[in-house]
Amino acid sequence: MNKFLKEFKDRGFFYQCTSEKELSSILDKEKIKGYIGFDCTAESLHVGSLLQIMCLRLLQKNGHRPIVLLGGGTTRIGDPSGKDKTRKILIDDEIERNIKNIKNILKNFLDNDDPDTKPLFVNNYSWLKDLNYISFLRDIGKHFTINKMLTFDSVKLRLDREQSLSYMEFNYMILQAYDFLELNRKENCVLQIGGSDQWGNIINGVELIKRYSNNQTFGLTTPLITLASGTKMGKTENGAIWLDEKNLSAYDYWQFWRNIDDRDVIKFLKMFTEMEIDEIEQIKNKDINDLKILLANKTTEMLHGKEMAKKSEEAAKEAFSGNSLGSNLPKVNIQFKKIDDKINIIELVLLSKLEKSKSEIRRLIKGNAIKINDSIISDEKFEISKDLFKENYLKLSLGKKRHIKIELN
RNA sequence: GGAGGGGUUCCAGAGCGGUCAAAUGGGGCGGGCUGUAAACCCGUUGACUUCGGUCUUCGAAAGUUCGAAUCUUUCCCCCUCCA
Repeated sequence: MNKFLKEFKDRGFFYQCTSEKELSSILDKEKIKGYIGFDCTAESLHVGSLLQIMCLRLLQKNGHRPIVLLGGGTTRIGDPSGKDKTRKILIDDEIERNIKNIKNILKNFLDNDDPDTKPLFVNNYSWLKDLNYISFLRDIGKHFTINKMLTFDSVKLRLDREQSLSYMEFNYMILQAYDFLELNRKENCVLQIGGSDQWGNIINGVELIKRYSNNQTFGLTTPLITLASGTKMGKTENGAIWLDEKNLSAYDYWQFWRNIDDRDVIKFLKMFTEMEIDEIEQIKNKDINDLKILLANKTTEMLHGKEMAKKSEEAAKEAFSGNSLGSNLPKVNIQFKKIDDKINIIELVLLSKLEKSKSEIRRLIKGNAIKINDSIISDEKFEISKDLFKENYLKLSLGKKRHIKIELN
């Protein structure tokens, strides 16, 4: 089997493939271009997209060239796959801004220097925006049958669940198929990779290209990653695990990986780090907590760099192992004058931005969840005076996992 | 356009004139146990509070009533069937 494909499988990226044997032999013979499309509904990407990013990196590693398709056009339509409801329609400015951000995030993950493998960024709005309806229907639309389209999960699920599906969204799959055709024509792109929910959209593209120009192309899908606990990767209740510093600090990113379910650790080491498979196999019986730290370090390094990973690890050590102040903890500055002589505990937590509801803070106090310098605060009227700040610092903890350092200046 | 069914707190889903800030389940949060895991147990889950209460919520607006998520009217949205 082809080297790329083998590693793709060994790492657990593989779910489904069209004509695997042919793909394997083509990958052996030549360097190809493969593309992944990214939705631009949000201003950033979260870990839910990380597997796709790892696919792009794997392409690069094997000398192939990734094409990153930013769905500036299709985002204006909205992919019905896996969605219960029609998405809200974004305004153009928002989409443009999202595209810019997402592009930067992806650049951060990919090698942009090697001229043979550096990613090619395209925006499908550039070809979708000027499509002529009549000629599109005649050239492209004739290759699709409604009968078949109705059988695709993205459509079927909606109909079965008695949720409305607009004609606009119904066209999404055709547009995505057309994207592939366009990339095949212009860039000789022969492979599309996507999550398993994209399977229908992808084979539509493969088939369209076959009918339209008789070229053979390939589709490859990755499994939907669920956590062992059964929830979908990427979203937690206190927000998504974003892939940029602005939306999620390196420390919190590190914490996310540190807190992965035991059962997922080895799987994620294979998927989300670039450690050799053999190496992972060798260490897999080591202490589970050490492995989690390893996972957190490797993943954080890739996104935020070695230094930030190290700092996060140290901060975690300090936060969880005891009473040191934790010089690497996330820091919040508070103006000297805000705290005249003393400040109420609730006000302090409010200023820290860790919680924004006073009722919630009161509840936390009642539940013994709030600590100052590691001692529990049980009175909501507690006043913090300046002498609780040691060398201008004070450690504030909410529950077991949220710790910050408050600096007075 | 016609007939019917619906819109309830993060989600699902009860309530159908007062005892409703709204059952129950899920999720979240906090505590306990542990290993910053899982499982389990307990608490909590609109906002503000001088902890007595106060204020804002049941698609939107207006009305009936001492009193409305619950009744009436209009409007908006969704679903099913017919055209």
